[in-house]
Amino acid sequence: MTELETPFRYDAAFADGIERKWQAWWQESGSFITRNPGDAGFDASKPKFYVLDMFPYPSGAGLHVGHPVGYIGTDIAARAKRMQGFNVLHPMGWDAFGLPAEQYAVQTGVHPRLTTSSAIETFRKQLKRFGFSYDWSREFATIDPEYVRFTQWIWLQCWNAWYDESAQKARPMSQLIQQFESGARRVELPNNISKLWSECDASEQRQAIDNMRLTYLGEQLVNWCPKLGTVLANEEVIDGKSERGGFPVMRQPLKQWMFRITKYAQRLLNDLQLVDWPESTRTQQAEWIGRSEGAEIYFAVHVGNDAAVIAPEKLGVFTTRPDTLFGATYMVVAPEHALVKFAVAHANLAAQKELGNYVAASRRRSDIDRQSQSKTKTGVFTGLFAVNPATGASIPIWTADYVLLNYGTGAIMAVPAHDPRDHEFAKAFNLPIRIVVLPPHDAGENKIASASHGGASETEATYVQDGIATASSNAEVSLDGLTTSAAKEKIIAWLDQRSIGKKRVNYRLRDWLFSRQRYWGEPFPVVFAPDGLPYAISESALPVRLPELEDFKPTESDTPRPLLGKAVEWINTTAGAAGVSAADLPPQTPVKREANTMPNWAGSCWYYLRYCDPKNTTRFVSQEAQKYWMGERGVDLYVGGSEHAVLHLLYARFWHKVLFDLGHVTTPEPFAKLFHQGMITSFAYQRADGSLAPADTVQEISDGVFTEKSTGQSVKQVIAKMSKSLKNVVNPDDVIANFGADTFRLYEMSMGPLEASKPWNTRDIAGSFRFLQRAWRLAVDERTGELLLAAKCEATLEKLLHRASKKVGEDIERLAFNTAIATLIEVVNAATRSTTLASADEGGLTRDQLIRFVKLLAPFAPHFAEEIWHKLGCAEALSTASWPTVDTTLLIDDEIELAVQLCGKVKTRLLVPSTADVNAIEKMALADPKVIEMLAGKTPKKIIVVPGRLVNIVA
RNA sequence: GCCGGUGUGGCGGAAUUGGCAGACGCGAUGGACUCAAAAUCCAUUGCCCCUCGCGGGGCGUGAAGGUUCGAUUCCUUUCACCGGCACCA
Repeated sequence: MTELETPFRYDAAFADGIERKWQAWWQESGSFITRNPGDAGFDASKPKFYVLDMFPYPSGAGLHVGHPVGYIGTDIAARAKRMQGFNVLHPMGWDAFGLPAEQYAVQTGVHPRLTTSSAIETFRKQLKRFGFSYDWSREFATIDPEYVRFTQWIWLQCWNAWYDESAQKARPMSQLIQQFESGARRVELPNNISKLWSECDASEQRQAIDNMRLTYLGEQLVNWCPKLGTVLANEEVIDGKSERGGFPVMRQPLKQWMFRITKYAQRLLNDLQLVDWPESTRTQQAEWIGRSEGAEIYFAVHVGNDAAVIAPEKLGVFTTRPDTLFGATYMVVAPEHALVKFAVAHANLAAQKELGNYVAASRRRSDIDRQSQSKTKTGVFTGLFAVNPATGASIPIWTADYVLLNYGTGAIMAVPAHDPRDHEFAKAFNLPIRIVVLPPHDAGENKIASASHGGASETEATYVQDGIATASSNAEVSLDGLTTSAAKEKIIAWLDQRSIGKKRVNYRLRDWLFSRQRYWGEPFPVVFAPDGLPYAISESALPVRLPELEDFKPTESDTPRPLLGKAVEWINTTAGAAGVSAADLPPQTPVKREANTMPNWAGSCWYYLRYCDPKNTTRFVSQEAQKYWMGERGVDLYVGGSEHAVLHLLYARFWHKVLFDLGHVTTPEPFAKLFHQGMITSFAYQRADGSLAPADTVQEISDGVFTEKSTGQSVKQVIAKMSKSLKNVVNPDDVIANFGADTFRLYEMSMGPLEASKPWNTRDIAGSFRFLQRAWRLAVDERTGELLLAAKCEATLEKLLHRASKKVGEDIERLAFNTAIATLIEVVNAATRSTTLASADEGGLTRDQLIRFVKLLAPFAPHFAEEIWHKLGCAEALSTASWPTVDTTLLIDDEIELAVQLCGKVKTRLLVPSTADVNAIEKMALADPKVIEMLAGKTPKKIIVVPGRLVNIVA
């Protein structure tokens, strides 16, 4: 038939027509506008379902085919839940602060605001073309002044809060001041000075409070990237290079805003048990937090052989193996450790020079150098000695950069016999090695005796596992013969009793560095008075807006300088103009604004809360809206990439917990269920030498055999990331133009499991397109556009449709969209076959069946479904229709086919009534002629009947 | 190095709790329709062997073992690939 004869054929142009029609209709009729409690039309009787995508950072390049994978998944869940009677919150917005727009501004001078808003336009337009059922009325961007206002407000909440160790939660600062004023808590000042509040002067009181805030100014060795002109978080530095751009990163001391996230380490770890998250993500977070149990031990320090010159403070170390204390033959401190300064002060000129050089070199060294030399240990003897409290021996103290300042105490006791790094260092510098743990099977009497004599012998390999302590006794305590865990306990008790050590839990998690020297981020709501102290800007003066800049070039320098330093007039203001409360500073006080800005993470830490109540101008979210949408456990389904397993998800959990402690949110965790969609990869073609050939230079000469066009050399099809150079990047706009959005949605969802990474194969899209075309022809006459409905209900089809209802519902619940779609295809194929096999007006789906089919299809191909739904005479939106119910009686067959196995191999099949019990099935199986033939007179030893599945006869 | 994951036809994948391996799609082959082609519909399609054919047999889920009446699924060893962490004491 020609096109003229089939004007209602479901082709790309037709799909485009209906898709745009229904998208416009949904928008006009507000189909997906979600009502909050208290709104007119809100139905309080329905349960809530909050399904959220990780919002995108809109880049100038627009969407790529990987973006929609998660969005289609959440849209299917949202649409199904709506039909299943839930109030569904399904929002979308923009993570709009960030480095790319700023870098573009550096190159072109175009203000990041313009770049960002045009990228948002593009993204919004592209996303709308997919027909996602977002409530667009809740859309916002993190750069919106109203949003920035509350991001700053949350920061002020942290400023005005402290962590109460005894209650294990954050509390408002006013409560700390109360404790101080009442004398219930003393003020702890440096050098172990403790005073009553009333004994402190104003500056001491101020210091006492500042030291307790959840956000504080800390002088940190920061990761300064001279090229980007900014400081980066540890998490943003990979192999000594910036995560973005791959520029070298150096370590510099700098005063930066920090969050006391370490106070939450244990809770962030514990509460991973509350959430339904992928195991790998929970493991990654747990490892990032890195809890380890051990002891802190203090060593007295003296200079050289002169025991008269004693260091003022003991040297504290953290160890997970206090049981090896007797084997500690030397100490190592980080080059930045305070003790090194003490050593320099007491060293002779030559030693001073050597130490100074080493410290300077390791400070200059970027992490990348440390990486490349990770196998070779370097270090310098400090001239100091420590007294091993267990053995009484004086052991040398070295400094080396394999000890990190910001883990534990920045110092270690080295046990070269039982730690590979210490061992390597000891070998390099010829330091003594003393064995104090034996493997359990070697720990016979003789071995212990000999080891305790020759305990200082050198070993080639280190024994790091648990074992039996040996050569570990002094006049007061003996660990000999104890297992590692018992030895740990005993030595800690001994140390504790003598006040030279105690049990300690340590975390790898560091406090969160929150300052960036960028322009395109949220300004901090804080100013500095002439005395250098920070003062918060009052809530009523928020948001603090960014000043306009014309030149966005970062100041490339070896010393950190914030970009906003260029806005001289903005920086220099008065307390009153900046909005500092007159109670804190007189309004005329000249102040400097904080020139650093917040990192990109700030906006993504709480956007899921803002969606609950995005237009609120008085609060970041109303208590009522937050309570309703977050419910008992938070967002019901959160879908996004696994690249956010640690950073975003840990930071957001931290902010949420602070807000929880302060009573602003009611769930301990933000995201109940998390799901990571897989990456969309592409095919690439590998030559014999391992290099990759661009996709457009390769042809398929026969099934699975590919050659390079120019050379004829055969190449192997492999899976690779999409990249411009391999010519295998797919633009979603092109795919939609050729097949329509419904086909795109179906294709991406049928490629495989949502969580798996899967290669895009344009050739396969035809399958999804043909499915919709076949479904269309099944329901609609291509010539007239009239519905084609069967008069009679065919029993087998009806049964199949019921099973499909059950299966599709279950599959959507577990996000197994690929198998749900396969089930829908089976229905259409069976119905199509029934029409071609039957005579003209028989076969196919009845009106009632078509209604149910369209409902099942609606979450996947919503425009297609809506079109047929309205052809069926339904005036309301399909999204308001109820999900088909499953008639369980139709799920049961009268007769079931069982496989009959002989010794586990399928030999034949057997039809049995579904009501037959195990005995009856056994009898029927044995009476089967085929079985009699196979048994050939032998008596079966054993017969296993699995009802509904199979019979296994063991002869 | 440590932690986590994956491995099934020519390709993407299915098998949800130890129970008929290969659902569904792509590709391929044959047929119907057509002057022809496209589209569509029908059929076949894991590999190997025997058979003119009907039909029958064997092998098969990265590899090697094990547990079990029965293993893609559980256990041990091992290989390959992917992701994360990486001098954290």
